Amino acid sequence: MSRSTNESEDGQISHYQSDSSLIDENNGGSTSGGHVLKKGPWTANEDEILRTYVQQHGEGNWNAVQKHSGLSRCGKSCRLRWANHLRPDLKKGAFTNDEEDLIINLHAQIGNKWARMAARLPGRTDNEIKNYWNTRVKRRLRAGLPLYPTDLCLQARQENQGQNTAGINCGDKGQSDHMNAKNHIPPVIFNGLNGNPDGLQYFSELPTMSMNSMPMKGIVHPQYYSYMTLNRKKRLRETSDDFPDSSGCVQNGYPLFDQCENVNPGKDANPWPTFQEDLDPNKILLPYDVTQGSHALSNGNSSASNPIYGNVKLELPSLQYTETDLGAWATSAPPPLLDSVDSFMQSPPSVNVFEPECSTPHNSGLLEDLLHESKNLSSGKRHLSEKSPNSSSITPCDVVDNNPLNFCETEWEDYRESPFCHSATSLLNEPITTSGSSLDEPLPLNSFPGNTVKPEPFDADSVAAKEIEPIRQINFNHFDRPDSLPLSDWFDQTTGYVDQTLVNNTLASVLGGESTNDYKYMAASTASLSQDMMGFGHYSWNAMPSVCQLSEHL
DNA sequence: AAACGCTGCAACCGCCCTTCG
DNA sequence: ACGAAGGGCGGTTGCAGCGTT
Repeated sequence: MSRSTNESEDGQISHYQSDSSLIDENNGGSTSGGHVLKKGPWTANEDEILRTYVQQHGEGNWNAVQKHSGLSRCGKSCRLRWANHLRPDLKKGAFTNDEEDLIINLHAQIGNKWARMAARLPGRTDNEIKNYWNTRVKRRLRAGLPLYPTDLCLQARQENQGQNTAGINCGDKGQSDHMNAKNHIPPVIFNGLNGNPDGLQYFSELPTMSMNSMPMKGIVHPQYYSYMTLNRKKRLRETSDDFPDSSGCVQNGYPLFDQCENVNPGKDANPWPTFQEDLDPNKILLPYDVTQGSHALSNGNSSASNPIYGNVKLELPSLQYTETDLGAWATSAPPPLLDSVDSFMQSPPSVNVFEPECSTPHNSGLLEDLLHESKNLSSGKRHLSEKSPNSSSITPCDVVDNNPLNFCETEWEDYRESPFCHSATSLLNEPITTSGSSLDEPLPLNSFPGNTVKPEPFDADSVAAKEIEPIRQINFNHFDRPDSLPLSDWFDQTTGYVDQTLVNNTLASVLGGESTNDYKYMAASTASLSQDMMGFGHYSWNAMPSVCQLSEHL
């Protein structure tokens, strides 16, 4: 960043600085004991006063600064100024690759604990890290890339297996010296919220409209948590523990890697909390404010007909909306909600989280990996395109069978080296067709809002260990079915949930009459279904095909 | 070349929580 | 128990740089 700052190391010349007065009437300010406390940018003079004061009196007792130094700033402002700008040990400049990696790792471990991250990054402030992360989130969401490198996911998994915990500890054990046994990343999964009200934190982060009109069950991937938290009068606070307890529920919005595991079936007859009964009024969010957002993120790429809601300043990725619009939904009477939610969540987390990028030589977190991953994605699309030049007419059954155009199987072969990393989710990143616009294509089943699909227990660990070899992958394309139902019919009008029977029947249909009981379909697939049924995953973000990977039922 | 819009970033603000006296 | 101070974090704002028109 070449932008000049008002704490430029030597000159202390602020581009905000307008004069030497300590009180800028234009900046407004509060009063303290009849004293007008200045707000706004700090001037070089103020910095110098504060610096001198700290040198003489040390840090702390910030409210005394005003008394002793005449600085017309509140104590907190002084503290922040010192901590974020004036501290002599602050490191300036861009984050190094190591720092970026560390941030990613740390965020994977502890979520939005900026201060704790800063403690691990000497010379860096929490605010700096937060800004970096938010920028990263913004970039990667825009690019349709996962926030976390898949290698991190795999690493976490490996370590996780060794620890016999459901949580995740994404490498860098040395970083975890402060983390005791409870400090494991929650094994969050879509139904990992089983019966634990804490899990509802995520739900509570969701827009009111969504909660009111749509069943949302373990959908919001904490990967996006920091970015999709909503404006609210009363921010939810974390529970006392930094990490969830062994119940495996989400707390604190920690990132989830193990979406495919810890399905944790049977823990509760109905582990999927219902919003109707679980909503905490205190947690209900204000409806999104369309006008919010400081930056004009709703640029031309955004669907003008789909306002940006709330603070979720997501941009539609270039690979979306460029060729089609949400009119695709018109073919199936989309729930009105979706129009509102699509801006909320553009990318199906489960997809992204497992997006293959293991080959990324180095994930710097930003531009380089964006380029790299975009390249991978595009190459993957080309790969697919070459294989199925006319796949738009392929029916699900076509795909199921040993059709040469069955990209699923082919892709599976390609990624066989890492079944977990490249299982359903990797495929989900590949377009099901080659039209170049997923939204041109019939919407996949797993793009529908709602979620009651409760997959069979899926042992992702086993799959990861190749104990289960997925034997089938099917496209699960609702619209290709002659008896396709209106979108609304996928929902049980009573419960508002997706009709599990329909899902299974469709699956069975695709399987040609085979019993779905013969298979486990991967949780990831269902997870995607879940997410998209929430409306957050967006319909075809990332040109996501509907793929169910089937493995032999154990 | 100028205008415009978008993006990234730095920095501040406000709310809330925790700690401490 | 209460209030003040400190601290954490999400949200917001404003500017510079850059690309596009």
